[in-house]
Amino acid sequence: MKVILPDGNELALADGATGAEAAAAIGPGLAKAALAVTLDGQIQDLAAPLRDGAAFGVVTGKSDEALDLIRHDAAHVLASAVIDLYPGTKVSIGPSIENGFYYDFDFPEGITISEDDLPAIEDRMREHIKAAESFERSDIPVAEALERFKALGEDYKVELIEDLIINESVETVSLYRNGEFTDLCRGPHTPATDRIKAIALQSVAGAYWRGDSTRKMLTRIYGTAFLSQKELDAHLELLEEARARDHRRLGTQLNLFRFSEVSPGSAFWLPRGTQLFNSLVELSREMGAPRGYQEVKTPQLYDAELWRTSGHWDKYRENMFLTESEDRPMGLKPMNCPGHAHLYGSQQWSYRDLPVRYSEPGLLHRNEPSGTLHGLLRVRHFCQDDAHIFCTEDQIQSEVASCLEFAFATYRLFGLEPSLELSTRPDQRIGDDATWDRAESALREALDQEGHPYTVNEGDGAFYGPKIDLHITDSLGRSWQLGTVQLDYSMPERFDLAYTGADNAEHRPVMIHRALMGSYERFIGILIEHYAGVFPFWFAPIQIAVLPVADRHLDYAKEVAACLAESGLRADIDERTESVGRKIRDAEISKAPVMLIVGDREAEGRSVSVRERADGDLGDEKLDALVARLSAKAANRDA
RNA sequence: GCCGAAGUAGCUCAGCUGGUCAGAGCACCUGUCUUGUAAACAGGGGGUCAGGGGUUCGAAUCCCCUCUUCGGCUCCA
Repeated sequence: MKVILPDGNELALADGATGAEAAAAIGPGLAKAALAVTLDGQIQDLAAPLRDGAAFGVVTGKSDEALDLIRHDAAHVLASAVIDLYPGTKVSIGPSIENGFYYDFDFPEGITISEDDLPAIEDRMREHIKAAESFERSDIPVAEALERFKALGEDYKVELIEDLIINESVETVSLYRNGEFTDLCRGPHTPATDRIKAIALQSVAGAYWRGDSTRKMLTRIYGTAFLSQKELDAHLELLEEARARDHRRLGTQLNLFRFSEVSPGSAFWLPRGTQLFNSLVELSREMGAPRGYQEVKTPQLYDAELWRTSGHWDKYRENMFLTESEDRPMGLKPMNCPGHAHLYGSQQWSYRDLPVRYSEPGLLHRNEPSGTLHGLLRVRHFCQDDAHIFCTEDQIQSEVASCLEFAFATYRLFGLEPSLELSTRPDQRIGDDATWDRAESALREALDQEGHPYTVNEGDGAFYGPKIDLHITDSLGRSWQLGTVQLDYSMPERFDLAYTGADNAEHRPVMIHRALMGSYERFIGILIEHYAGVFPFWFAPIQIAVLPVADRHLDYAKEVAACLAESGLRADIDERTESVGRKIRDAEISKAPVMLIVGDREAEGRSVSVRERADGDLGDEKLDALVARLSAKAANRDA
């Protein structure tokens, strides 16, 4: 038989030859470096037989697949070590994931694992790695596998096999053994545990079996593995750096906001944070006006009747803050749409008026479960850059397209590159298929028109309509939804919204729900991490630090600051009697983009000595010229 | 909400197995210095050790409850 090498040449082999033999036939160095092979693009074990005529490749430490492979190996090694140290532990699943791997265990009654136990587990893993246990695959009939895992009391594996039988009609399953430990596993694996060159266990967490909160909570151990200690160290260092840009840490350091036990999940915005917040609200207004948005203001508190109409009373009450007044049950709004729908419905509309675009920086309260709160990224009180567009079905596509244009124009200002997701009709939904067809294709066409790549989440849409979400990752790579554009056929129905058409008949408008930044809180949290606290000039809460050389220069410093303020620039004077070096250092730490040192020379010549955070000492500049230059810089948000 | 961990001065943290354990650095205040591109020097004030209960001769330290936070899971209409 023969296989086709990546360079197109053929390699002749004995019938039934394995990947390992093929690699050896190419060269001893390659045979040694080989971790697995690819056959027609599919990765498989070195020990597995090859197929005649297939495209063949060798996976080595340099291949993209290598980390995935050894991390999956490492998950098995973790399970081996855990079973050694905690006999009676049941295993479930342990995949490789982005940046590492995990394994979910059900520890015996009375045993709890904490991060203090990880070093001992790691040590044990290293013994398994050092022992260079080979991964041996065996394919056995499902009946035999079931019997085997039942005998071992491995209930989770039994359930997995049963599901494989039901869902995929499998007749055999594959097992992998390393040392004493045998796991149900699809593979592939490297030849032996010593291919893992560096490991680190990172954290312990709870995770529901099969991600189902009604089922048992297992103990998940997270770790990572690399092909060299050096790469592992570099990765861990990167994580450390990422933690330094955590918005919660920077928010405190830069005096942007605080959190307090007196109002969990709600930020207390300090003046500098409020400045950021207001800048964004202003940005939304400035960009919204020419795009036809009209700002409205709606109440915080509504009679339960409104929530019954909107459907929130039935579906969302658990997450609402409720109260009552004179025996009327009331609820704080968790979203703006019912208010906007009500406002639309309180007026008379002609088709000539549509689309109507109501925007509102709406304050919302959602009683999120305590365990889900996360700095500014998941809060109980927040403000959305919200808007609702009431339009005809014909207008959907162009409205959605302009929402996307608006979103990308906004994101571009900050250098953010969101990933887009289109979520389509769920099983539980309202409306007929023809309507969903039109709605989904309107969204698709809008996406295509803007030319952005997107992924499709089949069945992940809201029950009332499909949606487009914009996601951004935080400093640690966790994905957060910022913007959303949702089509809503339900709310207009529930609120009995209408407009009069050209045919003089009543028609139902479609509602587009859109928030582009998502919430100002979350957006600021992401921006802090994106910039590591070093905001662009136009956005920085304090744009200019004025640093008088000595006390006698205070008057001139104030004059300078007044000139800047008059042009709408945000300057702060360091009035302390400290050395210039000290004032510069503190201004650097506060991340002020521009520093102006003023002393005798400057006061004399009505100039300033300019130092920019990014570029250092730039020398002398006349005050008038500086004000003009910086005003232009602030006005130009792209800079 | 669930699993695990943590909560000590404004911030970052040290206080191991209960007995000068209420500490350090930064910040703050006062004084001296009047400073020229990343930290002047000296002194000082500040904590019901998250809150509540318990064990003990004695608790920041051990136990229980509550709250909050952190890492995940579920959830995010």
